[in-house]
Formats: sequence, structure tokens, C-alpha cells
Amino acid sequence: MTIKDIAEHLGISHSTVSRALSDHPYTNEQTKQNVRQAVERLGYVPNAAARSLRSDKGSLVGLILPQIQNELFGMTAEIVAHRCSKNGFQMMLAASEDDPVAEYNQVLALREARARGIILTPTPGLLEKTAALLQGVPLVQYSRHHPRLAAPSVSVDGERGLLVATQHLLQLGHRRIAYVGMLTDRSTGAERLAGYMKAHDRAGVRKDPALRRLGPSDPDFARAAVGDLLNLVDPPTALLLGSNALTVGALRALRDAGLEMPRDLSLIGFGDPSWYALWNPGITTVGTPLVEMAEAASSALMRQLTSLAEVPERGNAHFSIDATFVLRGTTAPPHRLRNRRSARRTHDTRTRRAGSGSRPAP
Amino acid sequence: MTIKDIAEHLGISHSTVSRALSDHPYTNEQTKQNVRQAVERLGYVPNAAARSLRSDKGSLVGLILPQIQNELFGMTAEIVAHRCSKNGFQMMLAASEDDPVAEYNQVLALREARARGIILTPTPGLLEKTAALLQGVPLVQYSRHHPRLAAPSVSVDGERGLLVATQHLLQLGHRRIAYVGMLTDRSTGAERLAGYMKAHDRAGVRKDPALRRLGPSDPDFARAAVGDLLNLVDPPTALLLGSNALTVGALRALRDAGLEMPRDLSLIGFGDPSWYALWNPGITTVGTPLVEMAEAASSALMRQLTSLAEVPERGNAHFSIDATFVLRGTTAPPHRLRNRRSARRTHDTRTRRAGSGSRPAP
DNA sequence: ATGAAAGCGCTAACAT
DNA sequence: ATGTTAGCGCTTTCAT
Repeated sequence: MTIKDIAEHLGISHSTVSRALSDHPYTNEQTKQNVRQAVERLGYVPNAAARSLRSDKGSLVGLILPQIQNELFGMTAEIVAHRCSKNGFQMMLAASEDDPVAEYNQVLALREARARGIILTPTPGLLEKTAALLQGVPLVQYSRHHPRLAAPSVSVDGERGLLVATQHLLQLGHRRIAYVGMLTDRSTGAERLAGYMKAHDRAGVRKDPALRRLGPSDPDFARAAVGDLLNLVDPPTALLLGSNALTVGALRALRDAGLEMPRDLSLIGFGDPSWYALWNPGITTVGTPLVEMAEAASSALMRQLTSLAEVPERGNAHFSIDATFVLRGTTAPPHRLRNRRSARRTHDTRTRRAGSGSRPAP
Repeated sequence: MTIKDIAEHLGISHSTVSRALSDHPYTNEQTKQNVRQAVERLGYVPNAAARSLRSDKGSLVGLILPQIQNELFGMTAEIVAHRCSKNGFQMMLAASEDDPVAEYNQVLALREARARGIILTPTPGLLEKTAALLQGVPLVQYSRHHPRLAAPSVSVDGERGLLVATQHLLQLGHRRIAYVGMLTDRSTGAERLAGYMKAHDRAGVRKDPALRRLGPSDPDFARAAVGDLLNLVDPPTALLLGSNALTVGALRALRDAGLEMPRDLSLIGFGDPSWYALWNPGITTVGTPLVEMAEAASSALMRQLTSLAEVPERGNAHFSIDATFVLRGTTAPPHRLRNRRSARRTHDTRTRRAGSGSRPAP
């Protein structure tokens, strides 16, 4: 079923059909009716390929995320999709699974489909040819940023987030605070670790390297690392996690060890999936404001796409969204300092902002 | 940058370039080298629209899910995407948010892009024109099925799942078992309720309509419904949930009421996100075997796409995947029957199959 | 207000 | 082995 079939069926020319369908001003109203009716009856569906070939009116926007089975990225995808369709774009989602080759293929597919713009969470090992492919395409880096990519980025301020979280523990009296986080090849891993370190430096507290465990953002890694930390001669009194997945693993290790929080150990998680609040006691955490981040990324891309300038400014505008420190029930003064049981908190859902950072224009 | 530019640059014809790029057998090896080099240097990226216009070799497959911010559908998307790319297809994901109009637009976009096949979780209010648009397209219904769609479906056997769960509670001695589930306009809602009912009938236990609350699959609905149930003159001793979202809401209501499980109330959730097992005590639940379901749906679609038959059989093959009954710590005999504390279970991760159902060929 | 015709970038006969 | 040519379905001048 093509535009020509419709034309033939109606005994008119195919260009008239095209005009009728695109609501061209100088077209007979009656003809429009006839065409619309025929389209309906014959079940004609326009061919997007032909259209975008002729007039470069493609409306595809690509979103490449490391994984989507995770509440964080799932929600991101939903929000970005929403924002795209509200602006007349069609979003295409792909999962790179942190594999640079898969990432390359996805970027290639998007470029072949002449995507108008891309939002990408770059893998640490981003291929050189991928970066080349991305040249000149409206791009926004999401959640992570790669040095090779000269494009604006939107990410959570992990340094401040972990700084505030660590300070909270230090203030409670903890001196042996463990950190299980991601490797520093990811920008996020490096930043979060830096926050943890900085808090110690500022407070003049000695940092024990044995208390830092860096690895992949995988529950199993955290489970092993935490199990290991608990067996130390001088074990930590508090534990900080560097990602959502790592928090899950830590929780598992703690359950295996039969430890109770915050009695035996204080814990601050990362991310804030809905079940953290449901946990008993609620999990104190460094939350990532998903909605704000996704909105900011969408805005940043839309700004590039609708930019009046011929060459949209792809400057290194890095938007840093503040993390949210959510104080719940898994933190308390270390065992040896708690002499009054009454000091223990229960379900506290107070929330406060962890410092102030730059914010993108709405 | 087009194929013509490359040809001009090399002083050859554009068809030679095309052949070189597609590795045509009768092509000079040297020419191939030259072309590949020029492509690299000039940064040529093929135009997917032009290609699919000429030779209907589109490789797009659509996946339309109600929401993706949920672990269930997120994982599904990931698995389907994986299976697609392994078979040379490119997956495009869209979220309908259970809005029939959004659903229509997504199906239309997919049809316009000449998608080769679609996997869809139909909304209950599927539009007639959406069904018309889906005519003749390789289609698989996922997780839910709509009577208007004559296409194979893959879904979890919610009836058996809830039957087994209810029987478990009845065997423990519960006689007042509440069920908070989805409305019966969704096929899943109707089936799960049916399982709950059937278990009562088989055991000859009276069903109290006041103990059944049906509504949207929304945590807030469940929270209110459960709060209400607990205030009954003769409150339930056990609670069954009909979806993941509803389970979250129920947990919230129970926490608000300060109730402890399974001491004050037995609970069986639905779905099995990773944190159910981490909960203290572990949440007994009717699990949905995501991986199996997603694999089955992918297979069902791939079978249609690679079918040798001219007209692929779009018969009503409904694949029903068995639910998994996961026995953990939130179920116990009702209060009045438990006279020995020792009967209480802790973290039990034993798993068993809830009956046997048909299974698609691998 | 409508028809005729050109051309978007590519592939695939058909020539050479 | 390579060049020439004809479309794929559509939009968009340019005539009429």
C-alpha cells in the first residue's frame, strides 16, 4: 500500500494525495476527505524511510544506557521517552551492558538511522571509532562522562554526596569507616572515592587503605568485599557503598553474617530505589535525584536540537546535580561510644540536600 | 557524505562502491581496500532509510511495555534486546504507560518504520484502530493478552500461581485470607483472582467478598486497601497480593500499622525482585520467571520472522509459563493455631514449581 | 487546485 | 570487474 495505490484508486495523481495528507493549504477540502477515507479503507501506512530520505525530517533520538533492569536507568528511560515524545521525537533505547563493542554497534545503528541526537552513558573503555562516529552529532553524556567526548554531561555530584555521607559518620564518632565502591576508571567511581577521602582529610582522620575496596559495580563483588572487611582484625564500625548494586551485595553479606544495623554496624547505601525506605530499619542512603537528572539531560539535548545556531555549542557544560542525603535508620554512633540506648533512631524519613551544585537552566 | 561522494573521490562509479561495501563476490580486492579506506577517511555512514527503501531489509523489532521503571519489564527489555541483536535485529523499546492512545502512536511509529515484528503487552483498553494496524504483522503478546489480538502470547500462569499460594495458606490453617489484586479487565487480573477463588472452592472454604479488593496495580491503592482490611471487625489472618506494585503498597501499610510478619499476619507477595530475598524475614512470593518468559517471547517472534512459510501461522498459541512459588519467611500458621513458637521458619530459600504448564519449544 | 517530473541514497538488474 | 540505469515511496518544485 503506497501513496500511488491511493492515487490510482481515486483516479488522481500521487502528489495530490501527498498534499492532502500533509494538509497542504491549497488543497480542495473534498479531495482531502476522499483521500483520508481511502487511506482508512485501504489501510495505508506511510513509509518513514521514504519520507526521511526525501526530506530530512527524521525524529529519532537515541538513548544508550549500561543496563535497564535497574530501577535507576529504567526510570530514566521512561522520563526521557516522555520528554522526547512531548517534543515530537521518537526515542530509541539500547543497553550497552558496559561493553564498548556493543556500544559502538548501537551508536552506529543510530547514526545509520540518522538519529537527530543521542543521550549516552559512555562505557569506560569507549572505542576511538565510537568517539569519531559521535563527532558532530548532538550529544549529552548521562550519569558518567568520558574525557574523549566533547559534549555536555549531566551527572550526580558523587563527590559531595559521599563527602556529606562520610562527614555524617565521622560526626557520629566513627573512625574506622569502610568504603566499597567502583573502580576509578569510571568517572563516577573516581568522584565518589574522592568524596570519601576528602571528608577524612578535612576532619584530620587517618585513612586506612585496608578499609577501601574497589571493584566492579556488582553485588557479588560487594558481598565478598564486605565479608572480608568483617573478618579484619580491627573491623570497621561503619560502611559506605559506592553504588546501588554494591549496596545490595553488602546487605546480603551482612545478612549472611547475622549482623544487625545499626547495632553492629552503621551503613549508608547508594541510590534510593523504593524499597530502601521499606526496609526495617529504613536504609540511610546517598540518593540520586533521577527525575531531575533525566529532565536535565532531556533539556540539554532538546536545547541542542532546537538550537537556532547552525553549529550548536557543544561546549563542555557539565551539569552536576546534587545528591540527596536521606537519613533513615541504619546509622548510629559506633558501639563503643553508644552508652545510651535512647539515642537509637527508628524510621526517620527526613531528607536534606547534600550541598549546592550547579544546576542546568530549566 | 554519500556513496556517490566516495565514488567521485575515488574516480569510480557509485555502484562499485556499493558492491565493495556489501562484499560482493565479483569485486576487485584492491578496489575493496580503496573503498574501505576512503569510507574511513571521509567518515561515511550508510543511510538506513535509503537502504531499507530499496531492499526491504529493515531489521527493526519493536517492544512495547506498559512501564520500564519496574525490574520485571526492565529485565525483559534487556533480554529481548539481547536476543534480537543476536539474530541480527535491532530492538526499539517504547513504554505505553497503559495509555491506549500512547500505545496506538507507538504501534503506528513502528509500522511507519516498517518494523519486522512486534512484542506487545496490550493495554486493557486497546483501540480498535490499533488492532487494525497490527493486522498481518508478526506479533507476540507478552505478559497479558487481549481478546481482539489474534497472535500468540507468552504469560505467566497466574491462576496456578495463586492457586498454589492460596492452598499453602489454607494448609497452614488460614481461613480468612485476603486478596488485593488487579481489576479483571486485564487478563492477568482475572486469572490471578480465579486462582485464589478456585483454591477456596476446592478446599470447601467460604469466600468472604469483603476480603477481596481489586483496583489499579498501584502501591497507593494497595496501601489503602490493606489499611482498610486491617480495620475490619474480623480481620484477615493472611494476605495475598496480585502484583509487584501492590506488594510494595501492602508492605508499606503493614509497616505503618506496626505489624510484624509472620507473627501478626502471613503474607505472600507477587513477583520476585531481588530485594524480596533480602528482606528480613524473606518474603514468600509467587515469582514470575522473567528470563524464561522473555526468552519464550523472543523465540516466538523469531520463529515467525524466520518462518519459511509465506504466511506465518499466527495461531492462538498461548504459552503459559509456570509461576514459581518461593517459600521464605512471611508465612506461618494463623495466630490462634500457633501454640508452639518452634514452628516459625526463618530464611528459607527453597523453591518449587507451581504445577506444570505448556512450554514453548526452545 | 492539480498533474508532471525530479530527486533523496541506495541496491540490483543489465550492460560492457 | 566495473559502469549505466532504473527504480524503492515520498516531498517538492514547476507548470498548468
